[in-house]
Amino acid sequence: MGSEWASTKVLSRSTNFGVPMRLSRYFLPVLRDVPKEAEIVSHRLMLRAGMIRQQASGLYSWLPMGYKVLMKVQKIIEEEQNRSGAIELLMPTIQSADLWRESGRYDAYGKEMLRIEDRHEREFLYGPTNEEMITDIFRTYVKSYKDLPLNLYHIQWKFRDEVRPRFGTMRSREFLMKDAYSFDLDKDRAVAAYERMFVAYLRTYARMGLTAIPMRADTGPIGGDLSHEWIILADTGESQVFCHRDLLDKTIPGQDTDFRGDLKPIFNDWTSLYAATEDMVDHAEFEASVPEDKRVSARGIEVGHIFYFGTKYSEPMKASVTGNDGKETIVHMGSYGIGLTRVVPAIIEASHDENGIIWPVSVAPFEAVLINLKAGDADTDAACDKLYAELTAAGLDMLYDDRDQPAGSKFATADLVGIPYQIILGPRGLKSGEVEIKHRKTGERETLPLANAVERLKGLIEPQRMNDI
RNA sequence: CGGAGUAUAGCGCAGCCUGGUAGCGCACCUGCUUCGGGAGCAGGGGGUCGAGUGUUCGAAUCACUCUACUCCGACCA
Repeated sequence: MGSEWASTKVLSRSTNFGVPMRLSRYFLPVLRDVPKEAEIVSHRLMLRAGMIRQQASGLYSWLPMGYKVLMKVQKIIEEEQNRSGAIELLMPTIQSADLWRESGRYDAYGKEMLRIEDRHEREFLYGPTNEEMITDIFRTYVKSYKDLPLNLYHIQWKFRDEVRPRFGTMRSREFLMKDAYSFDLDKDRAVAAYERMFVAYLRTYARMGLTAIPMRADTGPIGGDLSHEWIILADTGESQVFCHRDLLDKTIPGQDTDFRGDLKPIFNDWTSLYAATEDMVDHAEFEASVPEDKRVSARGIEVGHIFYFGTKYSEPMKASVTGNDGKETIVHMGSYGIGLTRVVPAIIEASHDENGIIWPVSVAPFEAVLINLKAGDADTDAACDKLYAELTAAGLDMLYDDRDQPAGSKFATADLVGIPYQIILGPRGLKSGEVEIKHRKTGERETLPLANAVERLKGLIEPQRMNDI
């Protein structure tokens, strides 16, 4: 039973299980014209590359190409959350209003919360976040300090009725978020939990090909006194950020990091360099602590936010455990969010050119596309079919452009949707026994013997999967 | 929530001022020719012109009401 579920999950999340991904039979509605509503580059490219379709203001369908990227992002997040010791579960999208009355947020939250009634006129809401519900689960089952620390997370759709949704899925009303919640006996241990998540975040964004910088942040309505926003630099960012240049190329903690050990040195190392958003920046401090040639002032996009908020929810909701002294203690909590549906456009903002998206291999919808330059020609078809089978057998996540289209159209599609490598085979190359590999990122092309193509492509792609950084 | 706009085929647009057979490009279908950077020719299909009410012999076009969507600002993963 367990293995059955596990394999289902894998099937739906990444590989194609040998099923040929022929573009002629796939669902990839690319657009040549830019829909007029799309203002920023990631939104335009996501629409043009057939990744999303808007269904109403702030509500999007994820089409196959987009969904595949979203699931690859999800898989990386899950792997790094799990590595850090967090445990995945799944809570519903709809929550009872009563739960939110306990914390006092039912009245406090305002119109951003979508409130709904069922047929019995009971009050519900579409969850904008899950502190209340996870606290309810925790208090029901966890009674002893021996069960701490505990960090539970889920990846679920949220809804916040934003006044003004915009920028495609960057600021949508319905969005997919990973939210983790830590429970600890006291503040020191809660801070250690915060540091574990901090390191997990460093690794998570790096694996997605993003340089995300943790910046001290305002705790806002969630409350608490320790908080970082994770910001990637992009010209289209919504806020101005200020940081030390060395943060941009610091070494990421490796996979051998001991999450059961003391991570404070790593945390201190990263937070000792100045980094703050415009809401929090102290210009005098920025200039005093960062040498002039190391000062970065740029636009940034928030792709995550972590908080320590103490007993803000555990207190009113009575989430406590019995300590080894026999006394009941209110637990200290933190929450840790990553907006998956925002990360995807953020990656595009950070990585594109005038021809389209440039996906990092680790989140690319396909790692490479085989372009058959003369679909319908018997010899070329046979050679491409064979090569495609070999590439797939080598474990590469391949798309096969077998459409009967002019070459230029295929190149344009491949560039637009941003597949990292194009492997190009036509009658001309076939005659001389050669194929061409185009690197999407650099534009570089290399011609090599057909027989070497699989090994070469594997050699290019495998190190970039970032599975083992 | 304040301000400004837009709504005509899947997408991008013209037509509206001055009321009279609903058009163009891309996409789609058929055929032929092409095939290394978004092909060419020929033929074809697709529309309650956002909704409602009014004015008129006649409304995509004029008037009023409504709805949806977008942009700028304040707010947010």
